[in-house]
Amino acid sequence: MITYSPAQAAEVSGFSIDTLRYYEREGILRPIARTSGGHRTYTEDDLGWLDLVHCLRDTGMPIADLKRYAELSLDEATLAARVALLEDHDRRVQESIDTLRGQQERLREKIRWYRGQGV
Amino acid sequence: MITYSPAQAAEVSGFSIDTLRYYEREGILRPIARTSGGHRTYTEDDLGWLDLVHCLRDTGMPIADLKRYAELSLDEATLAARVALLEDHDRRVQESIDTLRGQQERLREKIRWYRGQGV
DNA sequence: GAAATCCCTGGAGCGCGCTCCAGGTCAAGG
DNA sequence: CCTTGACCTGGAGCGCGCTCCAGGGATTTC
Repeated sequence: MITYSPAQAAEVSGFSIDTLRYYEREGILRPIARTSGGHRTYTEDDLGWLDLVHCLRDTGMPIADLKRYAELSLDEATLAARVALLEDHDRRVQESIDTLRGQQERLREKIRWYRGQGV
Repeated sequence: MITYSPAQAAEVSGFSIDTLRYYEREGILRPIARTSGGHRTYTEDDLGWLDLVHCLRDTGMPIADLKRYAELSLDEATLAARVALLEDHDRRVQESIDTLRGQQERLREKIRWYRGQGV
């Protein structure tokens, strides 16, 4: 089975080693397997999960929600709850996109106004 | 001339009174006029500026950049620099919208995947 | 003119999400 | 082996953007 050292996991996931440890402490990652000497070895599954975590963080999901989602993922019987959580999040993402686009339009109006002033 | 008390300015602008004071301290607002007793009286111009500040904050402009933009605005000869700043910001806003949309698509794929699992 | 609000200042505190550090242990190359 | 570099833990620190507080003065309302 392919595994990854902390440095490799950081490289692949795009999170720093410190952040990976932080996420594990926070319960966002389930406990990572260790070598006999205590060094972490990340599996491909771990990296897959980290990929989703990256998606959720990039879209502004707070750490606390991510933790809740991670906890739900430990229990097979929570599929519906997980989907609900993701759909709520999707709605919030849509709202921020909408806000961003609306405000961007205002920003561009301002720029056009400057242009009209002979800039 | 119409003026606004701190509470009214907060109400209209959507910023808290504390935030208004903070922005003034930081130089994001030019010094607000005062009554003889030292109470602030916001003008319509102040509120117009706050409206732009809100737009820029909503689109993620950091306080430091906002401050720089405010400083430029004190000098009439900086129109070009101000436009450049806004256009840089517009590009960053566009990037975040793009990232958000891309990640939202991944999120929705994940939701569809759950749906395929019979949720 | 007294009571009830509102506002003032300077500075401390906070919530979030990491990030860094000291003081050590482990692992891989020569 | 021995060196070198990666990794470990627990906990402190940080940058951002506010937010709150004490102790006091100003304003409005009746």
